Amino acid sequence: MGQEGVGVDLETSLGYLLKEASSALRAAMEEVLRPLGMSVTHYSCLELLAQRPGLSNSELARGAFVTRQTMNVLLQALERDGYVTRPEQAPVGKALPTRLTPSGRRSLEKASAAVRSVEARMLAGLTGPEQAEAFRILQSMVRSLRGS
Amino acid sequence: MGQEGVGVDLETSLGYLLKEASSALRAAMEEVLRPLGMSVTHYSCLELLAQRPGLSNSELARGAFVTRQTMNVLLQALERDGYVTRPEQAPVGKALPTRLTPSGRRSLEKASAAVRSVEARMLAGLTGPEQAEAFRILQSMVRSLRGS
DNA sequence: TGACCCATGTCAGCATTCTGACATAGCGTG
DNA sequence: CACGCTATGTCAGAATGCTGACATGGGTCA
Repeated sequence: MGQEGVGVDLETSLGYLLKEASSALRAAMEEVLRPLGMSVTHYSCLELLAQRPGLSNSELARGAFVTRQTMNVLLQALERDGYVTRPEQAPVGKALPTRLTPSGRRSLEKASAAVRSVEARMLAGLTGPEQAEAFRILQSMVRSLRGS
Repeated sequence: MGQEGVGVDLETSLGYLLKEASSALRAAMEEVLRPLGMSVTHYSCLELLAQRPGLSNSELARGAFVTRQTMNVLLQALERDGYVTRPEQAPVGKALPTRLTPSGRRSLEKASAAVRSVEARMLAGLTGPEQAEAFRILQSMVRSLRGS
């Protein structure tokens, strides 16, 4: 199982570990959201709208890290099911500001609590300063990756 | 844009930031792998095989964070294209140990260099101790999420 | 004003990944 | 030995997300 000195070395690669952590988080979220009949992307969209009402389809897509085509499909389903509303006509440009309906807000509440408990579990073994350090480091990684 | 005190608060959520970082890393990897005609999963599989020759389909799936069905589809394509080989019959049980062909090893070399450069860029703004701390923290997160 | 560029919403088709299901091999336990 | 339990490989179908393409709205600049 030795290292021939030329590979990326998965055992010590921060990139691999980052993917592993993200994958574990996603799996844990799916596990608690499934009983609520909600997917991660589904939840992400509602959470974004709760915190930033009036976001457009494209803005939601960027916030949930999917393409605007993918988010559009999701939004049409959410609109059909009565969780969100969009005006018929754009108040300015083509962007349609989206808002949660009371039903959507209600549906989000349970999901949000479930996701918060997952995040709490993830951070259980870490001190406050460690969490702050992690935040700073992850932000640096994002900035470096986007920069170029 | 205020916080009503009940949400997850995307601006300060480590979970959200983790997804953001992972998404940025994946995008950066796709960008450098695309010119080589290789996807991230594709690369992950070859890299795993380079470092741990003889891994089975299921083991590769776990290492690349996909289902064994997904990995099976990929392996069949890689085998058809001559990048990997699997014995006709399992030496023990049903597990088929997979190995890189010279062609697969050659194909991996460029990709591995490209991915290493992406990882280096990601870590550019971080000191050695910071990277070590990040490693420790991410491992703790994975352990906590898997534990329950 | 008109040409150009960029962002947006949306449709269609394709790729990737997942869930469900089945058969089989090894392993432990009664 | 016979029975369960688990892990594995594999096929089929469904869900999910992406790329490509097009039309439209708004801003910039000559």
